[in-house]
Amino acid sequence: MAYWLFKSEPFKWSWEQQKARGKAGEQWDGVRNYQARNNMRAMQLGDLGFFYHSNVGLEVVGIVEICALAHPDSTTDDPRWECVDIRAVQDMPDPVSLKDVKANPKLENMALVTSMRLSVQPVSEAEYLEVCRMGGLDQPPRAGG
DNA sequence: GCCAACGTTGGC
DNA sequence: GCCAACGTTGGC
Repeated sequence: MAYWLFKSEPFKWSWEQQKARGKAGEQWDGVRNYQARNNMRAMQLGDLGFFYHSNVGLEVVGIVEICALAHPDSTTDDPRWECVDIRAVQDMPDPVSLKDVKANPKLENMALVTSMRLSVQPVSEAEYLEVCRMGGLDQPPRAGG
């Protein structure tokens, strides 16, 4: 079981829209980067991830769960590109900003800081727990239930 | 809106 | 297989 982070520009696909899809979830389509795709291929059902608003907001706003393994991306005919489905699990009570992440020495190696442009990133368990703590989640959901 | 970082493409 | 040109991402 593992943890991840998904970036989305809120004017393209926001946390509110993601939550509106409920348990059915939504495919995380449109990724055209090999590293991001490879991360999605490595995801398992029940893995959790952060939902991050890039460009506007610049904060972790919620937690999502992987609800479908990597499958062809329906927005392209190019067989190279795949995507998983994710569904909203819960809000971050206190959204954690990029600034806060950068200011926390425990998170200095987080991909959000070191691989700024990667849109689908791995998150270590320690990083996951620390960001949840900063976001006001004392009892964060754990991957795999 | 700017521009740095960085991934991809294509000529050689 | 190198590397310059180009396109995109995303913080500022």
